[in-house]
Amino acid sequence: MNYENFSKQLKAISDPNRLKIVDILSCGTMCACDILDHFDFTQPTLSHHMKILQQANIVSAKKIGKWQHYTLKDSFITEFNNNVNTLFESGPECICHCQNKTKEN
Amino acid sequence: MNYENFSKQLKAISDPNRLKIVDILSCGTMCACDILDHFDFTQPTLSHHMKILQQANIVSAKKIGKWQHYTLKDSFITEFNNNVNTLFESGPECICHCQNKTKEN
DNA sequence: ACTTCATATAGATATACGTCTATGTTTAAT
DNA sequence: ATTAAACATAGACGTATATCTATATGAAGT
Repeated sequence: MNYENFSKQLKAISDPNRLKIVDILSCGTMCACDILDHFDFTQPTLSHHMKILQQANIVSAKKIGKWQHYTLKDSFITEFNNNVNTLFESGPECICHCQNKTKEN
Repeated sequence: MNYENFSKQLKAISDPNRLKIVDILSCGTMCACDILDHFDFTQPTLSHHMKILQQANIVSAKKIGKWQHYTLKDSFITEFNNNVNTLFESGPECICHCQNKTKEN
């Protein structure tokens, strides 16, 4: 597994506010001003967070008139779930080759 | 869902090196010196990373003789998977109440 | 054309983070 | 007792991050 890639996804959603944004967008597309209603920080701060989520390929944006519509990408959900599964399972491709070695013996 | 709690788990594993440590420990218990073999950084740096993983309730430690044995906690895996599922599903308890509202209409 | 609304960008600032060297602590072996 | 091995702690340093204020951009309405 690619630690750098997965790390970037994790870093992007590890901020509590961006985590909340992802949770909000999991219900469907929403524009910036509606997302902002759920927070206390300023509009430039939201803009900054949305840019990070886009750069991490977590969210896509589509401008309609004055509004930016943000959508949680299905490809991200799929890829993220795959990464989580790979991380926790000790398959044959695992980094430690499942030797379960310790220094007890 | 508790964003602060989930955020702390995510932050703890969002560093690529700690992500690799979790991957290594997903195969079973291992002592610090064996984990260190997989990395280029120094022993104090590993000690620092292990402390963060313990404080986030991701890894448990048990000292046997001179060796610290680290184990990936089952409770973490369970809780983490639950958080991921809750995050991506748009259930009735969702923050946006699934109104799927936009300003298009 | 002018104004207003929605959003983005620039720059500043304070805090958090990852890593290092140096040193301390604890256990085991000689 | 002394030494060595495994690990932890302290402090320093550079970089990244989250937030703010001020300002720019771009689209829509009057």
